[in-house]
Amino acid sequence: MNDYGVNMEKLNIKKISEMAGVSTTAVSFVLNNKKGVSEKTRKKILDIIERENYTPNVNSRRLILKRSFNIFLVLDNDISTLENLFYSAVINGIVGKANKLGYNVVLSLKTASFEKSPLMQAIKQNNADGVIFLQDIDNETIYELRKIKIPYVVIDSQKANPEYVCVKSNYELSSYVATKYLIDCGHKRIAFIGMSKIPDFYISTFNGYKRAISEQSLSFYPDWIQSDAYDETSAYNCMKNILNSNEVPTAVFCAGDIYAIGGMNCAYDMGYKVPYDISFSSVDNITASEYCRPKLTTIDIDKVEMGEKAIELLDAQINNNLPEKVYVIKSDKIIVRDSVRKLNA
Amino acid sequence: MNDYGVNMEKLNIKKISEMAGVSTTAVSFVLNNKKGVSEKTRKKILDIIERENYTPNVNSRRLILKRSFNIFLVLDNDISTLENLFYSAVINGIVGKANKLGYNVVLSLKTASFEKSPLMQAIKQNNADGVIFLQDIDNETIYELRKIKIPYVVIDSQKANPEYVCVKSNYELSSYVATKYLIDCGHKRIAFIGMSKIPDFYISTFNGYKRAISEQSLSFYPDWIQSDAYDETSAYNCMKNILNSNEVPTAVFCAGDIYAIGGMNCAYDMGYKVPYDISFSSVDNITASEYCRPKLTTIDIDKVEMGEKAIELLDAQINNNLPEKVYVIKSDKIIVRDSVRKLNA
DNA sequence: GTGAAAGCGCTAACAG
DNA sequence: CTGTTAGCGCTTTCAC
Repeated sequence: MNDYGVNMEKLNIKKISEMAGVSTTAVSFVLNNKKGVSEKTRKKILDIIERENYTPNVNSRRLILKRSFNIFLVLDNDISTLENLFYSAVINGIVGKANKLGYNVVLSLKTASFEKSPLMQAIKQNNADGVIFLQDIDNETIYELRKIKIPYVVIDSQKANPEYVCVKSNYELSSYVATKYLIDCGHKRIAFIGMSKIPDFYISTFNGYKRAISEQSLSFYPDWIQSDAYDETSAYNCMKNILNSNEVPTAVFCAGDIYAIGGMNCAYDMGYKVPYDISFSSVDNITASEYCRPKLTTIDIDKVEMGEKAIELLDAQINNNLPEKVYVIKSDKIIVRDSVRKLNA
Repeated sequence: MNDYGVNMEKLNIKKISEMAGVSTTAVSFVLNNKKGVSEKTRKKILDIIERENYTPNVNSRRLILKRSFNIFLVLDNDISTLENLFYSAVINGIVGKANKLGYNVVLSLKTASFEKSPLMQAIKQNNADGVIFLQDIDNETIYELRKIKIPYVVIDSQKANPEYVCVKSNYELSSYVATKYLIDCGHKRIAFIGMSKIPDFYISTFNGYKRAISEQSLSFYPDWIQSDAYDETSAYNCMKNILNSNEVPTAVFCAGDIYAIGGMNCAYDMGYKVPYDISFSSVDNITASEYCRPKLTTIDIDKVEMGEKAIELLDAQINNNLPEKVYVIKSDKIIVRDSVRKLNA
């Protein structure tokens, strides 16, 4: 009793084969693009499939093929990951590409115990062909994943030498370009706000900053290097430290847009005008970078590409092709907006 | 050749029944909590299931039950929906609750043609038990969904008289409370920024505003009622109109946080100090309302509850219980932050 | 090039 | 209360 097509009965491969006057094998071969069917028969079958608007039942395919066509996407349990505008865009890339390749992407929240998680359940039930993580995962998780031999890829890994397949952005380069832009605008006294919580991330962003600084033989005061940012509020405090130091810089490079937003808010609260008194550049180009005042000058990271590439790497693994281990997004495109003052103009 | 448990071979219901010395029926009954098994047998079977860490294969269940245990979550094709911090929190509620009830939630992007969409494919293949939409859907979609008799629920519907099962927030009430708060702080000249793109949303927010205003016999100038906001930039322009009018208000109520952010940015750019010169209150309490300066005083909407309730309503439909048609979130809790000046303090 | 038939792992009549 | 068995819709081996 459905109204899908002309028929009231649900179609299946048997009915299609009867309509075509062939065996189910022939229909199956056509469906799966296998050879062993004459061109004439193939055409006839294809026509009927088209006419009847028939789609094979995924669940029986899943059963016999022991494949789920599901990719699990693991989000951090706390709301923050999804709230992080950065990953929203990545997810769009993931879903678009996954669907194109015939996968469903199913959402999953990270739980305390990996073993008892819905994800683990799914894997055991052949209900996940692969999994995608946003951000690096801990050793216990890696261990479990290895044990059960499930393909996975990590997006936006910060590790210098990741032990898993992942797609990452070149934050050293981004940081270099963002800092260099400040220098090109005539700034010589440039502070740094970064996040040391993830050491490898800290190192690459700081190295990018340092490279630009030392290239021009500039220097910085210890108080200008702030490493305890991890959200807007903590970045705010970093900025406070900078502004309370003996030497106030004319510009600050921030390792993420959200830190720049925190920093600008602090400058604002302490009576500084941005960018007149102090300039900001950063890395990420999340939507919020256009909502703040002044609008942020930042490095764009192609988030959709990150998501799409991750699916490609995962698909390759699922199909037993060993993909490259680490795919690096270039990320050297600066989006010039209003947060940097040109001192040399 | 897997390492799941003690055995190298994959478990199935037959093996479990052999271990227990019973029939597969008994095991199946125990698995599905059906009666017809003696307490003793049940216990024995349960023990073995526990010991062997056995989980029944979902795909064969799906096949025979003609149920997918999948709920599709449809996101707007453009990046904006996921980027909208409001819905991020809703999604967390959805996934948590859905998993608790044994569903997977699979992500799906809205496509131009509903008929050819991955969602429609899934429905036809018995691969979706129900679907959840964020925001109202158009008549074509409603028509298609009705035709194929798939349960669905719409989250954050703005319609006054929705023709489908949905969960919505009481924006009239929220708007009233937010406006009333401005009045309680001594403001008498209060402007309004809203979005007329969705007429029913406009009406309820405007009505809430108007109710608070007229209760106190206050009045407003036509220029103070701006209805063309739909994002940060358009709200910015609305605010410009207000500030360029002959009479500048002391406060503005905005029908969404993002409009308040646009409005505050405009005030800032035009040399007004918020909240000293002009105050803002709004509705939504998205994360960004804490990142902007000053931090927004706004009405909290329980987004996680929205998501959870939607799943409950959907689950009820799937199980052939007719749920209430419209579930309304109350949303009258004001979060007082820094965007409103107390004139009477 | 084509068809018959044996499962994949489970549920649920039905018979005992 | 328990066991036997016929499918669910598909893929794929094997025989023709």
